[in-house]
Amino acid sequence: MNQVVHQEALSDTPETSAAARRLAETTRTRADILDVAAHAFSEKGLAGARINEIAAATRTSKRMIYYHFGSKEALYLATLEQKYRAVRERESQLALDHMSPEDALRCLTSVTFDHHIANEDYIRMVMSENINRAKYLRQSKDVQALNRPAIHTLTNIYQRGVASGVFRDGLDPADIHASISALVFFNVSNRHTFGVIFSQDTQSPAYTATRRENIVQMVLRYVKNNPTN
Amino acid sequence: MNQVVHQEALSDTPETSAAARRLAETTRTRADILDVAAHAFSEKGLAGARINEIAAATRTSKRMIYYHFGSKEALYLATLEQKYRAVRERESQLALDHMSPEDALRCLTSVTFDHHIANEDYIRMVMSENINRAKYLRQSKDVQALNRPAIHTLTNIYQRGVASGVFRDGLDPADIHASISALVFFNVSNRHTFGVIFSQDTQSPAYTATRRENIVQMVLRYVKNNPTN
DNA sequence: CATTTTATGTACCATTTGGTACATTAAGAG
DNA sequence: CTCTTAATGTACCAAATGGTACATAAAATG
Repeated sequence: MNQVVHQEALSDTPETSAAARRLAETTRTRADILDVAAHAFSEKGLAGARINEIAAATRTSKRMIYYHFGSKEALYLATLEQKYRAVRERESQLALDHMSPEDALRCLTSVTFDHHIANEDYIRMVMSENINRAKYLRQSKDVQALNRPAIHTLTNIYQRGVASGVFRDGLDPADIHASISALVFFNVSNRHTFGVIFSQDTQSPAYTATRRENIVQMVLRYVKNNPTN
Repeated sequence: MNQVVHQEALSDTPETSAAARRLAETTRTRADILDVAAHAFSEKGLAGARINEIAAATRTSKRMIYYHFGSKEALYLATLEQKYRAVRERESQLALDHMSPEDALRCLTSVTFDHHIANEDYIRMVMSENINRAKYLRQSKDVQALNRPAIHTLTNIYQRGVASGVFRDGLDPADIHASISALVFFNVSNRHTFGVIFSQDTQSPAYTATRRENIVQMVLRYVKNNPTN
């Protein structure tokens, strides 16, 4: 009795109260399911992934997946949103304001390139979602807001460059963004078919380094007023 | 009797003999299945497409799909090869030798851009195959040979351009090809997610025209010695 | 004509799949 | 301490799915 009371008193701090511990546990369970599911959906797509397999890879059960998420599609949507959020959050931690416009653009492109390589799961989910014609992404409410900073950052760099005369005027930052995205996304998304078709190891450090540099060059030459070789 | 003999005599020409007609019919059946399957796989991927649905959309039966192709995966592979073949064949019909290197590159990029837009099925199958990590494309024997002309054409244009001084030296045609592919492929493959994220109609004529011109510009400025605005 | 091969319809099957009914435990609320 | 609510285990299910066994018609072959 005494002991029990003592334990209760000890654990009754805000962080470790029974309620808090329970909530934390539930959150952990949901996060666990989301992680496993994200990987499964990224690996095989919505149709290819199996709820049974996802459940087996979780530390909880299929029953709990349906308890927490309701359906396979809802689970898929949840993973999709989570991936977008995670990727965009990490992206917005770049400090480019102190750089010259040219260096900033070079850095942004290069980092975005590496960032895509490091997030294959995300890329595969975007591919999968395009095969779905964005059916599920469309249901997400805050995905537009999540992506606004990306355009904003680029607009900032571009306008500074135009003002200082290194960048040519009249370009659309959204279009530059589209081109950068295309170049770096494709480099990861299509590396398998590309590798087979051209018998190249599209994941070797050598290929990657060359490709990165060429993409940076391409972007810079597109934007700069007087590109010199 | 007489009539029967007469008919046989009439139809016994090389083109319309019973055997030829039968072969033609079989070929037509296989082609029908391939077309329906290609569309289904392009629409939903290997895992998402349903053999029963494919069969229902055919003028023959599920039984015949297995008779002719053996399995769902084999059917998928057959459609994959067919799409690659069809697309590459149409691509190699471009006559660019009589153009100046700059015009040829402009034309090649622009036509490739339009060609991708016109072949969404193909694009979707390539995406699907990249989600499969090229598991099936890898099994195709002549897919490399099919794609060699693409690089060859570009190499030709590039070397002529370097020789005449309009293109800068030291670039890798394979890399230029990768960039062109990335820009035009992404424009179709990711238009759904891109459209949702940036609230744009990525299929409108206006957007398409702008995007085409910007991509052409980007490629030309990357390759040319002295790009002027 | 006899026989073998190609082509096809019908009906069926084992397995897998997403999803649930039911019971139960544990914890918070009053 | 009772009652409600959140969480979870077990066992199960109807439907769908890829695939096949069997019979057979039609045509090619000899």
